[in-house]
Order: sequence, then C-alpha cells, then structure tokens
Amino acid sequence: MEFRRTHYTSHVTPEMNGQTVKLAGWVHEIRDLGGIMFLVLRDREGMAQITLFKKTIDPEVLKTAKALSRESVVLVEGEVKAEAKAPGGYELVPIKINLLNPAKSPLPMDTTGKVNAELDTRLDNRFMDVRRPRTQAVFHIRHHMLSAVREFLEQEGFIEITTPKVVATATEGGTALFPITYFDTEAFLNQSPQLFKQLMMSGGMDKVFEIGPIFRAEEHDTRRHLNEATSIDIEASFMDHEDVMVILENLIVYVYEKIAERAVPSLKTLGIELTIPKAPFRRLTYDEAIEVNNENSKEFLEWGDDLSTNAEKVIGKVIGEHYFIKDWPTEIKPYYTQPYEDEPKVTKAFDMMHPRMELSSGAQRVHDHDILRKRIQDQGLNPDGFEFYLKAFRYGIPPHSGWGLGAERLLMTMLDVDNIRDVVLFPRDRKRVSP
RNA sequence: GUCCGGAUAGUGUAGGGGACUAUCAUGAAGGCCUGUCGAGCCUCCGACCCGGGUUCGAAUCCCGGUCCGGGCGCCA
Repeated sequence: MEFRRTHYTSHVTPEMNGQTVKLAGWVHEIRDLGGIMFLVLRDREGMAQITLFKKTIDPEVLKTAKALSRESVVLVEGEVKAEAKAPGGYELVPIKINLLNPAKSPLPMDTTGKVNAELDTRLDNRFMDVRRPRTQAVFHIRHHMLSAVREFLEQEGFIEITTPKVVATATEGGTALFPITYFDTEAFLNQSPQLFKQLMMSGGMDKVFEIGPIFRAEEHDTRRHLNEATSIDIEASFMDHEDVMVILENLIVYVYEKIAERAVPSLKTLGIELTIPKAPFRRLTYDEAIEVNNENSKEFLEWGDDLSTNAEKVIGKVIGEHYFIKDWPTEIKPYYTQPYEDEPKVTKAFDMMHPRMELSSGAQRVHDHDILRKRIQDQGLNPDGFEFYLKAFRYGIPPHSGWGLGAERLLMTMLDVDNIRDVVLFPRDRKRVSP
C-alpha cells in the first residue's frame, strides 16, 4: 500500500489549486456534519483539512474515512482546492485514503489541546505527547538551539570532539557517580567531559567543544535538575576566563537570534515573543553578589558561602537579565580552577546566570602540574587516580580556559518552561528510568 | 533526604461523614445535521490508589504503604 507523501501539509498552498498531492500523517480530528465530513490530517509541519462531500465522493473513500479513528496513520491522495473557508486557505478533496496503521481508542491522552494532561501522564506516553503541536514545537526549538550552538562555535574556530561517557575513576570528586559494570572492572558514567577536554589542550587542538550527556547520581528532586543532562562544553587554549566569558555571552545572544529567526512557527505555537539578550552581560564579582543578596534577603551570607537557591533567586530578581558572577572563593570551586596569582584566595572562576538559575560555570584552569597536583590533594582527592590527567600537564600544556553550559537550562529559561523535564524527550530523574 | 499538598471514568476535574444511583468537560459507542475549524444537538458507556481502622454509615475521618506534584537540601 502506497505510503510516500509528495508534500508536507505546510508546503501545499492555495496556488496549487487543481494539483494532485499525497499527504501522510495522523488523523488529528474528525468532524462529520452529515452531508459533509472534515478530517484534519496532522504531520510534522502542520495540519491540513481533508473535505469529503458525501454526495460526490467515491463510496470506497467515504467508507474508509468513516471507519477512521483519531491518531490513525493515513496517506491521503487528493486534489488541492483553494478554499478561503478552510484553515490554511486550501483543502484536499480525497481521491484515495490509505489507512496505514489504525490507532486504538480511547487514546492515552488528548492530542488536540482540549483536555490537559499532567506531566507524568505525558511522560508515560511521550510518543503521543510529542504529537501535540506544543511539545513538537519545544523539540523543534531544541534542534535549532543545538544547531546554532554548533554553527557559532565552528565559526569561532572550535573543533567538535566526543569523549568517553564510561570512565574508570571518580574524576572530579564532589558529585556522586553512577557505578556500572564494565567487564570485570569497576567503571562509572561520566559526570562531565572536563578532564578529557583539558587533555585536548595538551593535544594542541586549541579550541574544542562537545555537546553530550552528563550523568550525576545526586538524589536531587527539583524542577531544574536531571540525572542525565546535556552539557555544552568548550575548552580553549591561550585564553583566560574573561576571553571565554565573551565567547559564552556571544553564543547565548547568537542562539537567541537564530531561534527567533528560524523557529518562527514553533515560537508562535508556544506563544513566545523572544527577547534577545544583549551582550556584554553584567559582571558581578562574587563579593558584589553576596552584597546584593545581603541587602535584599533575610538570609545572610558570609564570604566563602556558596549561593543558595534563594540567593540565586534574590540576585536574579535584582539584576533581571543574564549576568556573570566571577572571582569566586577558591575554596568552593573545583581544584582545576586557577587562583589569582596576587590573591590566591580568589579564583578565576565564573558562573553565568539567568535570573531564574545558573546556566553555566567556567574558569581559567590550572596548567601547572605541581600546583594542580597539590590542589587535587588539598581537596581530599588522591592524585594517583588522576595520573592519566596529570601526565598531560608534564609535557607542555598551554594556559587554557573553558566552561560548561546546561543545554536544558538554556532552553527552559529561553522558553520560560517551568519544569526541565518538559525540554527533554525522555528525562531521567530520581524516579524515572522509563520510557 | 525533608517539609507541605495530592491520588476520583482513557484524559482533565467537582465533591471533605448520609442528599453519591458520584459533578462537569473531553473521550468512546449510536443517531441527526452540506462549511465545520475546541462544530452543535440527542441517547448511551466509563472512575473513588492499596491495606487496615473509626462509625449505624467512609470517596470524605484516622493509621500504614505506594505513587505524583511543589518547596528546601544535595548538586565543584
């Protein structure tokens, strides 16, 4: 049975009046008015109205149409008729309807937007949830986001790399890792490409980036955490933290611009009017951030404290747009961040914030082997486990800097989505490993 | 982990000791209707998370469990 389409619904225009086309997709809605019957066919790009005049239609076609259930997959061959009364300015008068796969009813959830479904129901039935234009729009935008990131970084001279997700050691300490069985040795799912992208600085690749999954075995349970997330990571040699901050803010602006330009229908579906942030972003020092918090919050922070969720919100509200917090206390940043030479208590690390939450963190890295080794030790880690990493620092590694940016957080803040699970097809959280 | 809140037809909900033969919408089944576009109208189908307890009587109150949502924590 024929199943190849000639057009997507959105590619058919009223000017094609009289032409025969084949549209393939899902039966979105059925409206039978008696003498006339309307089917709404939905595909990736939109919807098209199929109109059946019962007096003149081929009885075989009518019979097939009457037996259709919602969300069944069909191929409709028909004649395009320019029709002002039809949505999109055209309708299709069917010559043939091929039922390619019938859908059972009732459906596990509504796809038309008439009745809400809870996130849990939607995630359990993600295949069907993705048929909803709103969900579809989110993932079209996600595609444009990732594509714009690649484009921008490539223009900036970055080389895309992929690093292992199965690793031997708890590379960075701190966050909990997922242990896995790897033949007869112990291994883990990697929490970040950090160490590997730094190795490539020693490798002379100069500027690299990776877009890939990161895994954290933390038992967090919030709307902005996942146990499997997508990280956009860069590392660049002969650059300091200020240099990569500029790259980061320009990237954010670029991504917003490209989405505003390329994802117009999806943004419209979501009812979003994108406000494109302006670079340069405001730069607060850690000291200033603490001050802003202490002036505006009941919660008092002392120098050396990490910013609580509340502090992030308070400062975000005051600033009201993307901003950086830089010059953090060395103590609360990882061993690989480079302290200031003249003030070692402060490190060349930064976070990039959206008013709602942290999006990215980065730093200039320590590139001196002995200092790095000592700092690993000082943080209570065993340098022996880092030998594969430290080795690269003994044979010529340039000064370098980099950052990691949470792809989901970037998307959710851009689209003003409340729950991070909404911007991941199959989110992995504390309680969900399936589907 | 912890503190709140919740769990009612396929989906989303109302109802907080008796008026529950459980509300409404959507949906499914059947019917009417030639321009619908969240079509309309008529008929009809479909549910109180699990286990204990209190009570003459529990969807409703209590205890335990499971699951879900939100806040916080954890997350360099």
